[in-house]
Amino acid sequence: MILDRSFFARSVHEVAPALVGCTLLVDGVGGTIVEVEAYDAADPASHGYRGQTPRNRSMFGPPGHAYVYRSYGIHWCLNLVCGEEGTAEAVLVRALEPTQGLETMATRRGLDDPRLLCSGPGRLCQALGITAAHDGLPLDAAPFELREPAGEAEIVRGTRIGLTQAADVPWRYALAGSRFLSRPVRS
DNA sequence: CACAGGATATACT
DNA sequence: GTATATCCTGTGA
Repeated sequence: MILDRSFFARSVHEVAPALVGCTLLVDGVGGTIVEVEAYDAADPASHGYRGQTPRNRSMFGPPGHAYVYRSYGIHWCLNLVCGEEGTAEAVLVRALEPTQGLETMATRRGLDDPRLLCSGPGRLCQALGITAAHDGLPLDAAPFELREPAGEAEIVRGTRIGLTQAADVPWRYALAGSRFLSRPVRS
């Protein structure tokens, strides 16, 4: 089942756990989502918290689209816009278990250890070739491909990574027991 | 484990 | 204008 806009047109706190276990591909390269974080409009750690800027414009656009931003001046990070248009809710995709296009990802990343290909938001963008060119693109059309998992995924909740604001809310969701997380889950 | 690397935004002078 | 913080990663101690 392909995830369409209606999947994302609800609270980010429903969408985030539902995304764990889904398959994410860009031009046929990618894998299973094993780690995400939720950000909503009332969240001081969210880019949308202080209103719209040129950088976070697509976070305020319609759900079911990508919001790609540059982090620490170096890395790209991929977010999936949720909620209703203008609510500025999004899921940060933090880690994948690589399953398709391993060779392409290894070339882009300059290494071939599968555990280091997509275990972190900046890493997975480099492995999938995600850049500002993907900002604002719909997730239900090429080059993106997003599919629901075959079975039920067992999910663990924890606190988010790298924050000083709202560091205590458990809005990080991960696939239980996955070896491909960016960091162990802390609750 | 420490720290450089350096875009974007905000909060000051 | 300058300073500080940030949804991070690679490298070298």
